[in-house]
Amino acid sequence: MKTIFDAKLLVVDDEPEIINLLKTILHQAGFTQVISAENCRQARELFALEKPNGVIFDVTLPDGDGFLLMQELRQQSHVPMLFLSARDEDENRLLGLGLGADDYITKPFLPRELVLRLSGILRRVYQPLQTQPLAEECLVLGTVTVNFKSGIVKTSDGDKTLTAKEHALLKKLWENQGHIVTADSLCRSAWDDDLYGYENTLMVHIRRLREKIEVDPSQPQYLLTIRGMGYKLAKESNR
Amino acid sequence: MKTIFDAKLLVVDDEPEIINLLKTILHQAGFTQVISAENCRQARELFALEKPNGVIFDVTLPDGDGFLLMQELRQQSHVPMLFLSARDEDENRLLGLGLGADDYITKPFLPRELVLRLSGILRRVYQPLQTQPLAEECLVLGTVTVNFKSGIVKTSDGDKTLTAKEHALLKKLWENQGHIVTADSLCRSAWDDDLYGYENTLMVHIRRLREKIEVDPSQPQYLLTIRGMGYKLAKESNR
DNA sequence: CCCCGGCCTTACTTTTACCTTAATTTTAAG
DNA sequence: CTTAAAATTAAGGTAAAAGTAAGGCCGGGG
Repeated sequence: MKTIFDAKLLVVDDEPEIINLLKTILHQAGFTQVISAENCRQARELFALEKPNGVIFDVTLPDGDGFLLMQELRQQSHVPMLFLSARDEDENRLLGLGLGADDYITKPFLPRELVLRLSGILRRVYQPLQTQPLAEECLVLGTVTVNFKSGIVKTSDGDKTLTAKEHALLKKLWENQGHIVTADSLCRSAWDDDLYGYENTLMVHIRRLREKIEVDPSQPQYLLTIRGMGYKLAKESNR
Repeated sequence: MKTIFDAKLLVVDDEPEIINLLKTILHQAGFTQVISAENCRQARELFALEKPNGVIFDVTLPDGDGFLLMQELRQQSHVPMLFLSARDEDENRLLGLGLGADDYITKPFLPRELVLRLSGILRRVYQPLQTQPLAEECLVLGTVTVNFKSGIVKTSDGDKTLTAKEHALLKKLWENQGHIVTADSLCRSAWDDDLYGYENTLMVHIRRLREKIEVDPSQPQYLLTIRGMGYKLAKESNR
C-alpha cells in the first residue's frame, strides 16, 4: 500500500510499546516520519501543525485530559487528529468525535485498518485542496476532451454538447475504456426497455458520437468497432 | 445539534426498519432529506451525485455486492460514502475502507455516533470546497449581476427582484455552475415535499428566471436546457 | 371583512431538438 | 466472390420543453 501524501505523524502517547507498534505499521505503509512526544503542549511549537501532518492521541494520557488537549489543538489547526483508546467506551467515543476528532479507534485494532482510516482522512482533508483545478472528471482523447458533468466536448474547432443518448453511451464506454462493450450492454445502459430489433438505432448514435469526438469520423481512432462483438473506447496508451 | 451543510442522503438498504431508523436519526440531526432506494444502480441517474449529497450503503445488499457497487460509484464521484454492517467482520471492514469508503460502521451503533461521524466527513469533504465559491455572493453573467443575499438582479434596463422559488432554483444552479442539474434535483432543492405535478411548474419558474437574467429569454445564453437531462448554468468561460 | 396584488400552480397548445426508421452503400471476414 | 455486419444518409415522428393564459392562494391595507 502506498500513501498519497508525504505525511508526518505526531504520536501522543506514553507507552513505548504502542509507539513502536505504530512506528512499524506506519512506516510500512509509507508514511515518512513518526515522532513521539511525552508532553505535547511543550513540543507543540516543534511540530508545525501544517498541511501534511496529523496527530494521533491516546485517550489515556497520564494527566487524563487528552480531550482537553485535542480541543485546544483543534482550535488552532484543521490537521487530521484521531484518538486511540484502550477500552471501548461509548461516552468517550461520542465525546472525542464531538470535539472534532476525525476518527476514534479502539484497541485492539487491526494495523491495516488504522492505516486505511488514516489514509482516508488524509485524502479527504488534503485532496480537495490539491485537486481544485482538475477536480472535473474528464475523458481525454488526444486533442479532444470530454467533460461528463457539463456534457461538453472540447475540440480544436469549437465546443460541442452531448445529447442524452450520446452521454449515456459514451459514459458506458468510458467506464469500460480499453475493453470491448457489447451492443446489448450499450443499449441496456442507454435505454430503459430492451431495444427490440432495430440495432441500427445504436449505430446511428455511435455515428453521431464519432462526429463529435473523432477527428475523422470515418476513420475512427478512439471509438472503435470490434466486428461481431461490439465497440471499444481505446485507451490513449495502447492505440 | 445542527449540521453544517444542507445535506441530502441516499440510503441504500432493503430493510425498511433500518431506513426508518436512519430517517429519524438524520432528520432530528437537521439533515434536510433522506431518500431510500432499493436498487441503486437503476436509481443512480435520479440522484445526481452532486455537491451536498452522500451515500450510505448497507453491506448486506440482496445481491451481496455492495462493495462492487460502492467501487463503481466511487469512480464517478467523490461524495461521502459510508458502510453500515450488521456484523463486525474484520475482512469486510478492511475491504470497505480499502475501496475508498469514508467510514465503516457496525451495528449496533449509537445514533449519535452515526451523526457525529457523518457530520465530520461532510465537514472535511465540503468545507474546503464550499468556502471558495461562497466567498463572493454575486453571480455575474455578462452584463447581468445577481446578488443572492438581497435577491436583486441588476441588468442594463433596471433592477429586478427574485421570488422565493426563483432564488432557490438559481442558487442550486449556481452551486453547480457548469454542471448539468436534473429537474428532479432542482425540484428537491426548491420544494420541501415531493411535488407531484411538477412537470410544468418547474418549467414556468425557469421561464420567469430567464426573463430576469437572460437578454433574450427565448434564446438563452446562460440558463441552458439539456434536453432529457436537465438544466445547466453555463460558465462564462465555456459558452 | 373584502378587495387587491404578487406569487405560485395548473391546464392547455405550440414548437423543436432529438431520436427512430428505413433504405442504400460500404466494409471486412471466410 | 459471397455474404453478413456495419456505416451512411436523410426524412419523418415524437416526446420533451416552451409558451401562454387563466385560476388559486395568501397576506396586507383599506
